[in-house]
Amino acid sequence: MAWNLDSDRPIYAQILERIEIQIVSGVYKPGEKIPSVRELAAEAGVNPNTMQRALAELERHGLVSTQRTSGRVVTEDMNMIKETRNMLAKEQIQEFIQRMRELGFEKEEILTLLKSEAGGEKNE
Amino acid sequence: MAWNLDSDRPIYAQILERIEIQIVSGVYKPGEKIPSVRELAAEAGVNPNTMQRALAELERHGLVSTQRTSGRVVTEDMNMIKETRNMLAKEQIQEFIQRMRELGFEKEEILTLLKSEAGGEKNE
DNA sequence: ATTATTGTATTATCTACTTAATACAATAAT
DNA sequence: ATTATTGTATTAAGTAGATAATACAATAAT
Repeated sequence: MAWNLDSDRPIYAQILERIEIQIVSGVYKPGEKIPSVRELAAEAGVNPNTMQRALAELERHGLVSTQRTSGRVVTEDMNMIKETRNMLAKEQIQEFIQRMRELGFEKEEILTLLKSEAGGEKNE
Repeated sequence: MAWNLDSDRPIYAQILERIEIQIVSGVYKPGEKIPSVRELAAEAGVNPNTMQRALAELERHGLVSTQRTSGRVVTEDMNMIKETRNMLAKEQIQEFIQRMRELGFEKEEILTLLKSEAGGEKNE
């Protein structure tokens, strides 16, 4: 799977966000071990230091923990995972509405546009 | 009005986007003169070089043009303005749907969430 | 004619991010 | 016991963005 990293924002931040999404959407399950720093760095095509930074931050968020030499595992706190998912969704919704308002669109208009656009794309 | 610049993305890019939005949403009208580089830089609290870069890029997009010493004016091509607005809106919609899908939300769910969130905030 | 304002260019410095190349301690695997 | 893998730390170098301090040419305003 492509990592789709761009140069608009710091790479470590994009990686952090991506793995966070993979956890809350179930790609990495509660209690599951995630690949090593070196492995993920190779997969993403970034320097191990950059991946280490992203994972260390992710750990600060509480979604993963580390056992020194055995690697990192996803938290088993399913409630935290669920809450994180809801929080991320809420952020997306708020930001989307605000940006559309800045462009001069009203509530109903936004809903109408969404309805007509939501059916068009599947996976590309 | 606050410029709300953060350190997540390059400042010049945020400024570029902001002024673009101001043009397509009618804050700056077709043919209207926009403030000088130094003026805008002071207002935004950034270095004139940074503002110059943002405006030069904006000019590349075609939304403003410059007459050497009299300053910059917004294009009078209302069609271009309208099309830019639609393009920006479409981008927002596509990105929003994609991100919500990555979080594991389905079409109907997204619409439902939007409906319940869209009434909650006005201007804060 | 003089002055002020315009966009623009230049050079230097600072900071954050990224890569590179190692190294080390802890421990799981053998 | 030895080896390989783990997260982690360190030092150096490169790059992009932002600021600072000027400077200049063109022209609108006086």
